[in-house]
Amino acid sequence: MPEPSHRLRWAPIPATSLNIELSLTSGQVFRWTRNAGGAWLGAVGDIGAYIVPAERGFWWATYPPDRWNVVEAFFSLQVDVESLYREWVRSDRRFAELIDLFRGLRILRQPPESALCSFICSSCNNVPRISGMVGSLARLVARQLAVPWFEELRADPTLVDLARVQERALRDAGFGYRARYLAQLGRLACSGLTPDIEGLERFGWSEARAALMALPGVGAKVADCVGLFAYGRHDVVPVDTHVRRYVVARFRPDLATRSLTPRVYDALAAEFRGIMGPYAGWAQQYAYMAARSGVAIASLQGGTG
DNA sequence: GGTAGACCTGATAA
DNA sequence: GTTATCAGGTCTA
Repeated sequence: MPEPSHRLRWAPIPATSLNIELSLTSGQVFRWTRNAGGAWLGAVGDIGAYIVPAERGFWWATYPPDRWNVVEAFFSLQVDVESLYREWVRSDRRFAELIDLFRGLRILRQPPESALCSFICSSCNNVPRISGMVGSLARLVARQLAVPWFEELRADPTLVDLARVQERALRDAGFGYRARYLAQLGRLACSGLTPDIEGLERFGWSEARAALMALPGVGAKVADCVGLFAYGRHDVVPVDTHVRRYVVARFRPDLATRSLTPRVYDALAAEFRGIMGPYAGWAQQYAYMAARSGVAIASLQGGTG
Protein backbone atom coordinates (compact mmCIF):
# COMPACT_ATOMS: atom_id res chain seq x y z
CA MET A 1 0.00 0.00 0.00
CA PRO A 2 1.64 3.25 -1.09
CA GLU A 3 1.47 5.85 1.62
CA PRO A 4 1.10 9.58 1.20
CA SER A 5 4.26 10.24 3.20
CA HIS A 6 5.58 12.91 0.90
CA ARG A 7 2.37 14.85 1.23
CA LEU A 8 1.81 14.59 4.94
CA ARG A 9 1.03 17.83 6.68
CA TRP A 10 1.62 18.67 10.30
CA ALA A 11 -0.98 19.76 12.84
CA PRO A 12 0.40 20.89 16.20
CA ILE A 13 -2.39 19.50 18.34
CA PRO A 14 -0.90 17.71 21.37
CA ALA A 15 -2.16 14.31 22.47
CA THR A 16 -3.41 15.89 25.69
CA SER A 17 -5.88 17.82 23.59
CA LEU A 18 -6.63 15.07 21.05
CA ASN A 19 -6.03 11.42 21.87
CA ILE A 20 -6.59 10.00 18.41
CA GLU A 21 -6.56 6.32 19.30
CA LEU A 22 -8.91 6.77 22.23
CA SER A 23 -11.28 8.95 20.26
CA LEU A 24 -11.42 6.54 17.31
CA THR A 25 -11.90 3.43 19.46
CA SER A 26 -14.36 4.74 22.04
CA GLY A 27 -17.50 3.41 20.37
CA GLN A 28 -18.29 6.51 18.31
CA VAL A 29 -16.98 5.40 14.93
CA PHE A 30 -16.50 1.75 13.99
CA ARG A 31 -14.67 1.62 10.71
CA TRP A 32 -11.28 3.26 11.25
CA THR A 33 -8.28 0.94 10.99
CA ARG A 34 -4.66 1.26 12.00
CA ASN A 35 -1.88 0.04 9.75
CA ALA A 36 1.39 -1.57 10.81
CA GLY A 37 3.08 1.80 10.92
CA GLY A 38 0.58 3.17 13.42
CA ALA A 39 -1.30 5.34 10.92
CA TRP A 40 -5.09 5.55 11.14
CA LEU A 41 -7.16 5.28 7.97
CA GLY A 42 -10.80 6.05 7.55
CA ALA A 43 -13.50 7.92 5.71
CA VAL A 44 -15.36 11.05 6.68
CA GLY A 45 -18.31 11.12 4.33
CA ASP A 46 -16.66 10.66 0.95
CA ILE A 47 -13.26 12.03 1.99
CA GLY A 48 -10.46 9.59 2.74
CA ALA A 49 -8.28 10.47 5.73
CA TYR A 50 -4.85 9.32 6.87
CA ILE A 51 -3.72 10.31 10.36
CA VAL A 52 -0.42 9.59 12.09
CA PRO A 53 -0.46 10.42 15.81
CA ALA A 54 2.61 11.91 17.47
CA GLU A 55 3.36 13.33 20.90
CA ARG A 56 3.06 17.00 20.01
CA GLY A 57 0.61 16.77 17.15
CA PHE A 58 -0.29 14.60 14.21
CA TRP A 59 0.60 14.17 10.54
CA TRP A 60 -2.32 14.05 8.19
CA ALA A 61 -3.37 13.69 4.59
CA THR A 62 -6.76 13.56 2.94
CA TYR A 63 -7.99 12.43 -0.44
CA PRO A 64 -8.88 14.64 -2.21
CA PRO A 65 -5.85 16.40 -0.71
CA ASP A 66 -5.55 19.24 1.78
CA ARG A 67 -9.03 19.11 3.24
CA TRP A 68 -8.04 20.44 6.64
CA ASN A 69 -11.56 21.70 7.23
CA VAL A 70 -12.80 18.10 7.14
CA VAL A 71 -10.18 16.88 9.63
CA GLU A 72 -10.73 19.85 11.89
CA ALA A 73 -14.50 19.42 11.95
CA PHE A 74 -14.33 15.64 12.38
CA PHE A 75 -12.20 15.93 15.51
CA SER A 76 -14.22 18.93 16.76
CA LEU A 77 -10.97 20.83 17.17
CA GLN A 78 -12.79 24.10 17.83
CA VAL A 79 -13.69 22.73 21.26
CA ASP A 80 -11.16 23.55 23.98
CA VAL A 81 -11.18 20.44 26.14
CA GLU A 82 -8.88 21.94 28.78
CA SER A 83 -11.49 24.51 29.68
CA LEU A 84 -14.11 21.76 29.76
CA TYR A 85 -11.94 19.79 32.15
CA ARG A 86 -11.70 22.76 34.50
CA GLU A 87 -15.48 23.19 34.45
CA TRP A 88 -16.16 19.51 34.95
CA VAL A 89 -13.93 19.23 37.98
CA ARG A 90 -15.69 22.23 39.47
CA SER A 91 -19.05 20.54 38.81
CA ASP A 92 -17.99 17.13 40.08
CA ARG A 93 -14.69 16.80 41.87
CA ARG A 94 -14.45 13.11 41.14
CA PHE A 95 -14.41 13.75 37.41
CA ALA A 96 -10.70 14.45 37.83
CA GLU A 97 -10.14 10.70 37.87
CA LEU A 98 -11.96 10.22 34.58
CA ILE A 99 -10.06 13.09 32.97
CA ASP A 100 -6.77 11.47 34.00
CA LEU A 101 -7.89 8.18 32.49
CA PHE A 102 -9.26 9.53 29.23
CA ARG A 103 -7.49 12.84 28.61
CA GLY A 104 -7.77 13.89 24.98
CA LEU A 105 -10.93 11.88 24.29
CA ARG A 106 -13.08 13.94 21.95
CA ILE A 107 -16.55 13.74 20.50
CA LEU A 108 -16.18 13.14 16.77
CA ARG A 109 -18.52 14.81 14.32
CA GLN A 110 -19.83 12.32 11.79
CA PRO A 111 -22.14 12.53 8.79
CA PRO A 112 -25.66 12.15 10.25
CA GLU A 113 -27.00 9.43 7.95
CA SER A 114 -23.99 7.25 8.53
CA ALA A 115 -24.17 7.77 12.29
CA LEU A 116 -27.84 6.83 12.14
CA CYS A 117 -27.02 3.53 10.41
CA SER A 118 -24.21 2.73 12.83
CA PHE A 119 -26.24 3.34 15.95
CA ILE A 120 -29.22 1.40 14.64
CA CYS A 121 -26.74 -1.48 14.55
CA SER A 122 -25.62 -0.74 18.10
CA SER A 123 -28.76 -1.88 19.90
CA CYS A 124 -28.17 -4.69 22.39
CA ASN A 125 -24.77 -5.24 20.87
CA ASN A 126 -21.07 -4.96 21.65
CA VAL A 127 -18.45 -2.78 20.03
CA PRO A 128 -16.51 -5.55 18.22
CA ARG A 129 -19.68 -6.90 16.66
CA ILE A 130 -20.96 -3.42 15.82
CA SER A 131 -17.65 -2.76 14.08
CA GLY A 132 -18.09 -5.93 12.05
CA MET A 133 -21.58 -4.92 11.00
CA VAL A 134 -20.71 -1.33 10.17
CA GLY A 135 -17.81 -2.59 8.06
CA SER A 136 -20.04 -5.09 6.28
CA LEU A 137 -22.69 -2.47 5.66
CA ALA A 138 -20.19 -0.15 4.00
CA ARG A 139 -18.91 -3.00 1.80
CA LEU A 140 -22.45 -3.99 0.85
CA VAL A 141 -23.92 -0.58 0.05
CA ALA A 142 -21.46 2.32 0.12
CA ARG A 143 -19.44 3.40 -2.85
CA GLN A 144 -15.76 2.69 -3.14
CA LEU A 145 -13.47 5.71 -2.77
CA ALA A 146 -10.61 6.01 -5.21
CA VAL A 147 -8.01 6.72 -2.57
CA PRO A 148 -4.61 5.94 -4.10
CA TRP A 149 -2.95 5.03 -0.80
CA PHE A 150 -5.60 2.60 0.42
CA GLU A 151 -6.73 -0.38 -1.59
CA GLU A 152 -10.22 -0.68 -0.13
CA LEU A 153 -11.97 2.29 1.40
CA ARG A 154 -15.69 2.86 1.35
CA ALA A 155 -17.49 6.16 1.77
CA ASP A 156 -19.78 6.54 4.75
CA PRO A 157 -23.13 5.05 3.75
CA THR A 158 -26.21 7.21 3.18
CA LEU A 159 -29.83 6.19 3.64
CA VAL A 160 -30.55 5.76 -0.06
CA ASP A 161 -27.45 3.52 -0.23
CA LEU A 162 -29.31 1.14 2.09
CA ALA A 163 -31.76 0.31 -0.69
CA ARG A 164 -28.95 -1.50 -2.53
CA VAL A 165 -29.29 -4.46 -0.21
CA GLN A 166 -32.16 -6.74 0.75
CA GLU A 167 -33.08 -7.59 4.31
CA ARG A 168 -32.24 -11.20 3.50
CA ALA A 169 -28.67 -10.33 2.57
CA LEU A 170 -28.24 -8.31 5.75
CA ARG A 171 -29.51 -11.22 7.81
CA ASP A 172 -27.11 -13.52 6.04
CA ALA A 173 -24.35 -11.06 6.88
CA GLY A 174 -25.20 -11.37 10.57
CA PHE A 175 -27.17 -8.20 11.29
CA GLY A 176 -29.91 -10.08 13.12
CA TYR A 177 -33.14 -8.20 13.77
CA ARG A 178 -31.47 -4.91 12.82
CA ALA A 179 -31.58 -6.04 9.18
CA ARG A 180 -35.27 -5.20 8.98
CA TYR A 181 -34.77 -1.66 10.30
CA LEU A 182 -32.01 -0.90 7.81
CA ALA A 183 -33.89 -2.36 4.86
CA GLN A 184 -37.04 -0.44 5.80
CA LEU A 185 -35.04 2.74 6.17
CA GLY A 186 -33.57 2.29 2.69
CA ARG A 187 -37.00 1.80 1.15
CA LEU A 188 -38.41 4.82 2.94
CA ALA A 189 -35.48 6.98 1.88
CA CYS A 190 -35.80 5.96 -1.76
CA SER A 191 -39.52 6.73 -1.70
CA GLY A 192 -38.86 10.20 -0.32
CA LEU A 193 -40.57 9.25 2.94
CA THR A 194 -37.72 10.14 5.25
CA PRO A 195 -37.06 13.69 6.40
CA ASP A 196 -33.94 15.52 5.24
CA ILE A 197 -31.59 14.07 7.86
CA GLU A 198 -28.86 16.63 7.20
CA GLY A 199 -31.40 19.42 7.28
CA LEU A 200 -32.78 18.35 10.67
CA GLU A 201 -29.60 19.71 12.20
CA ARG A 202 -31.00 23.21 11.77
CA PHE A 203 -34.23 22.42 13.63
CA GLY A 204 -34.75 22.67 17.34
CA TRP A 205 -33.50 19.55 19.05
CA SER A 206 -36.83 18.31 20.37
CA GLU A 207 -38.34 18.56 16.89
CA ALA A 208 -35.33 16.93 15.22
CA ARG A 209 -35.28 14.21 17.86
CA ALA A 210 -38.96 13.43 17.34
CA ALA A 211 -38.41 13.20 13.58
CA LEU A 212 -35.51 10.78 14.07
CA MET A 213 -37.50 8.68 16.51
CA ALA A 214 -40.20 8.22 13.90
CA LEU A 215 -37.73 6.19 11.83
CA PRO A 216 -37.58 2.39 12.12
CA GLY A 217 -35.13 1.15 14.74
CA VAL A 218 -34.61 4.62 16.16
CA GLY A 219 -35.54 5.25 19.78
CA ALA A 220 -34.39 7.88 22.24
CA LYS A 221 -30.89 6.49 22.61
CA VAL A 222 -30.11 6.23 18.89
CA ALA A 223 -31.65 9.65 18.20
CA ASP A 224 -29.50 11.15 20.95
CA CYS A 225 -26.40 9.54 19.43
CA VAL A 226 -27.19 11.32 16.16
CA GLY A 227 -27.67 14.57 18.05
CA LEU A 228 -24.36 14.31 19.88
CA PHE A 229 -22.17 12.54 17.32
CA ALA A 230 -23.51 14.07 14.12
CA TYR A 231 -25.34 17.34 14.80
CA GLY A 232 -22.81 18.63 17.30
CA ARG A 233 -25.40 18.94 20.06
CA HIS A 234 -22.81 19.00 22.82
CA ASP A 235 -25.39 18.91 25.61
CA VAL A 236 -27.26 15.81 24.44
CA VAL A 237 -26.67 12.79 26.69
CA PRO A 238 -27.38 9.37 25.17
CA VAL A 239 -28.29 7.06 28.05
CA ASP A 240 -27.10 3.56 27.32
CA THR A 241 -26.62 0.73 29.78
CA HIS A 242 -23.21 2.03 30.91
CA VAL A 243 -24.16 5.67 31.30
CA ARG A 244 -27.28 4.56 33.10
CA ARG A 245 -25.21 2.53 35.58
CA TYR A 246 -22.86 5.46 36.03
CA VAL A 247 -25.52 8.10 36.68
CA VAL A 248 -27.55 5.80 38.93
CA ALA A 249 -24.55 4.81 41.03
CA ARG A 250 -23.19 8.31 41.22
CA PHE A 251 -26.23 10.55 41.50
CA ARG A 252 -29.54 8.71 41.43
CA PRO A 253 -29.49 5.52 43.52
CA ASP A 254 -33.25 6.03 43.91
CA LEU A 255 -33.62 4.99 40.27
CA ALA A 256 -31.55 1.83 40.67
CA THR A 257 -34.47 -0.57 40.48
CA ARG A 258 -36.58 1.39 37.99
CA SER A 259 -36.76 0.09 34.47
CA LEU A 260 -35.62 2.43 31.74
CA THR A 261 -38.92 3.99 30.70
CA PRO A 262 -38.85 7.22 28.66
CA ARG A 263 -39.37 9.19 31.88
CA VAL A 264 -36.49 7.51 33.66
CA TYR A 265 -34.33 7.90 30.57
CA ASP A 266 -35.05 11.63 30.46
CA ALA A 267 -34.55 11.98 34.21
CA LEU A 268 -31.10 10.39 34.03
CA ALA A 269 -30.08 12.50 31.05
CA ALA A 270 -31.39 15.68 32.71
CA GLU A 271 -29.62 14.87 35.97
CA PHE A 272 -26.28 14.44 34.23
CA ARG A 273 -26.79 17.52 32.06
CA GLY A 274 -27.80 19.57 35.09
CA ILE A 275 -24.56 18.69 36.83
CA MET A 276 -22.08 18.65 33.96
CA GLY A 277 -23.42 21.59 31.97
CA PRO A 278 -23.58 22.53 28.29
CA TYR A 279 -20.96 19.95 27.26
CA ALA A 280 -22.62 17.14 29.20
CA GLY A 281 -22.64 15.05 26.03
CA TRP A 282 -18.85 15.20 25.97
CA ALA A 283 -18.71 14.36 29.67
CA GLN A 284 -21.06 11.46 28.97
CA GLN A 285 -18.36 9.88 26.79
CA TYR A 286 -15.97 9.87 29.73
CA ALA A 287 -18.57 8.34 32.03
CA TYR A 288 -19.39 5.79 29.34
CA MET A 289 -15.75 4.78 28.95
CA ALA A 290 -15.31 4.57 32.71
CA ALA A 291 -18.36 2.41 33.25
CA ARG A 292 -17.57 0.28 30.20
CA SER A 293 -14.04 -0.46 31.35
CA GLY A 294 -15.37 -1.15 34.82
CA VAL A 295 -12.75 0.97 36.55
CA ALA A 296 -14.68 3.74 38.07
CA ILE A 297 -18.12 2.83 39.27
CA ALA A 298 -17.11 1.35 42.60
CA SER A 299 -14.69 4.11 43.44
CA LEU A 300 -17.13 6.77 42.35
CA GLN A 301 -20.06 5.40 44.27
CA GLY A 302 -21.53 7.48 47.08
CA GLY A 303 -20.87 11.07 47.97
CA THR A 304 -21.26 14.02 45.68
CA GLY A 305 -18.07 15.97 46.27
C1' DG B 1 -47.53 5.83 32.00
C1' DG B 2 -45.42 1.35 32.98
C1' DT B 3 -44.23 -3.59 32.09
C1' DA B 4 -43.11 -7.93 29.67
C1' DG B 5 -41.41 -10.46 25.87
C1' DA B 6 -39.61 -10.85 21.45
C1' DC B 7 -36.00 -9.85 18.55
C1' DC B 8 -30.29 -11.90 16.28
C1' DT B 9 -25.71 -13.22 17.47
C1' DG B 10 -21.16 -14.00 19.28
C1' DA B 11 -18.10 -13.73 23.22
C1' DT B 12 -17.28 -14.90 27.83
C1' DA B 13 -18.40 -16.80 32.24
C1' DA B 14 -20.47 -20.34 35.11
C1' DG C 1 -19.85 -29.53 26.36
C1' DT C 2 -24.11 -26.95 27.70
C1' DT C 3 -26.37 -22.99 29.60
C1' DA C 4 -26.66 -18.23 31.11
C1' DT C 5 -25.47 -13.57 30.68
C1' DC C 6 -24.18 -9.45 28.48
C1' DA C 7 -23.55 -6.21 24.72
C1' DG C 8 -23.83 1.85 23.43
C1' DG C 9 -32.18 -0.76 22.44
C1' DT C 10 -36.56 -0.78 19.95
C1' DC C 11 -41.16 -2.32 19.18
C1' DT C 12 -45.64 -4.28 20.15
C1' DA C 13 -49.26 -5.78 22.95
